[in-house]
Amino acid sequence: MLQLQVLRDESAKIIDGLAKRYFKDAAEIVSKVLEKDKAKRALQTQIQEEETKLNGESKRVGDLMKAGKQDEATSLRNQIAQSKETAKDNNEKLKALDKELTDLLYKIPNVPAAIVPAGKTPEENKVEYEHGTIPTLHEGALPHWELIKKYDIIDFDLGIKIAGAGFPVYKGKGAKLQRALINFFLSDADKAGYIEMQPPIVVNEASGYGTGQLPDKEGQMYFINEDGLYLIPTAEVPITNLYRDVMVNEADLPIKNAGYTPCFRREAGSWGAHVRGLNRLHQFDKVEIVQITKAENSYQTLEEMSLHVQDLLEKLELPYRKLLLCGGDMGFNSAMTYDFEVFSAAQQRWLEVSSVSNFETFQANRLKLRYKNKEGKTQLLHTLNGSALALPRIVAAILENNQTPEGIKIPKVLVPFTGFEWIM
RNA sequence: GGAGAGGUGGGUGAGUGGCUGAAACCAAUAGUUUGCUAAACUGUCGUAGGGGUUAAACUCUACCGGGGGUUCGAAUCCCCCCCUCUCCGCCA
Repeated sequence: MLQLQVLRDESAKIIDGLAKRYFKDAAEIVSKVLEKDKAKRALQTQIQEEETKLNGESKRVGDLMKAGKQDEATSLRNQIAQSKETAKDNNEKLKALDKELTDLLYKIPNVPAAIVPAGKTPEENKVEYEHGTIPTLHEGALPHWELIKKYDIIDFDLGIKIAGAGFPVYKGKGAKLQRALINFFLSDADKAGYIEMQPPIVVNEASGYGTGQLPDKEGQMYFINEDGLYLIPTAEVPITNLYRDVMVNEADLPIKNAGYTPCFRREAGSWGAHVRGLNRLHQFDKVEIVQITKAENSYQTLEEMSLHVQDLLEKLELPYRKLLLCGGDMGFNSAMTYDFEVFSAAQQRWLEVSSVSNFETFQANRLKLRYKNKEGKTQLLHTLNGSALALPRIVAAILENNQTPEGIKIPKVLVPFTGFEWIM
C-alpha cells in the first residue's frame, strides 16, 4: 500500500509512474483518494473541535460536583448529552470515509522505479544479461516429462492418486536431487550471510495482508477454512511477516533471512499446453532470500541479491538470462523486479526460475516495519525478496540440458549433496 | 476438547472511574564528568492524525488486543469476539 502522505505530496509523479504499468484509471483513483482524504480531514477537524469542547465541559461537570454545585452540574450534563448525539453521527461518517479511503489505496499498485521500462507484456521486458551456452542435445533427446518416466524419478500419476494434478511424487534419485538442491541453495545463502529461518507453511489473515497477498489474491492461495489459515504461496509471506509491527534497531540492519519451504499455489485458470510436467505445479519447493534495508540501500541490495541468484545459476552450469521486467509485467507490490530464466534445451524455451524484487515501502507500510533514525524519526524500511531458487524448473532444465545417451549427468557442484553423479 | 490466568508505550511492568498518555526499570539518544575499550550523573524519548509555522515553537484529537455498551467523564465497570499462557485430556 502506498503511503497517503506520498500520494498527497507527489500525486503527479505517482500517476506518471503508474502509467508504465498501464494501470487503468490511475489518475481517476488517485484524485478520488485525494478527494476522500480532504473530506476526511475536514470532518476530522470538525469532530476534534467538538470533542475539545465536550472534554472541557466534562471536566467542568466534575469541578462543579466537587464544589457542591449540583444544580449547575446537572444542567450542564443534560446539555452535553445532546451534543454527544451529533458527535456520534460524525464519528460514524468518519469511519466510513476512512474505509473508503483504505479500499481505494488497496487498489493502487506500487509505483515502478525510475529505470523500469514502460510495457504491457512480457515481450517488453528488457534482457539485461545472458550467460552460458545453449547445449546441443543428442539425437532422440527427450523433454523432462519423458525423462522422469524413463528414469522413474518423478511420478505425476501417483501424486494424482493421493492428492491431485500438480502434486508430483519424487522418487529415489529424484527425491535425493530435490534434497540436494535445497541443501545447496541453503548452504550458499548461509555463506552469503543470510540467517536461515524455518517458518510455518501456513499463515493467518493478518500476514496475508502484511505482504499484500490479501485482499484480492485470496483465490490463488489454499485456504483452511476451519482454522482460518492460508497455505503459503512463497516463504516471502511468513518470513517477511516475522517483522510485522516491529521497530528494528538500526544496528541490526540490514536483516538477511533465507528459508526453504514448500510453496502452494492454486493456479486457478492458468493451465494449458505450455505448462506440462514441472513447468507449473500446485506444490513446489523453493529457497527464498529476504532482506530488509534502509531506504537508501535497497537498490544496491537488489543488485546484490540478483548477483547471488546469478552465482547459483552459474555454479549449476545452466544457461540463463536476466530480465528487467517492464511495468506491466511486474507484480502488484513491486517497484522493480529482475526475473531470471534458464534455457530448457529440450523444450527450446526459457523458464522463469527466480524473481528478485524491491518493494520499497509498499509492504513495510502495511507491515508497520520501521526503525528510528539518528534524528529519532520513525522511518519505514524497504523489503526485498528473491527466489534462490525455485526447484521444479531448475530440475527440468538440469534433466533436459544434461541428458546424454548414457543418462543424466548431475552438475559437479551438486554431487557432494546428491552423493551420485549420474541418473541412469 | 475441558478448566483457569492474562493481553498496557521499543522491551519488562505498575495502574479499578476525573489529579493517567500512562509510575518505575531497561533499551535508545544528547550532554557532563572521570578517563582507557567502561562507569556515574543530567536531559530527551510512544504512535497516528488535525490545526499552526518558511521551519520550529505551540496546540488539539484519537489510541492501553478488536468491536459494542454504561457514564457528564473509561486503560479502569458491563457484553461479544480474537489471541497468548498454564493445568488436565489426546497425541507426533
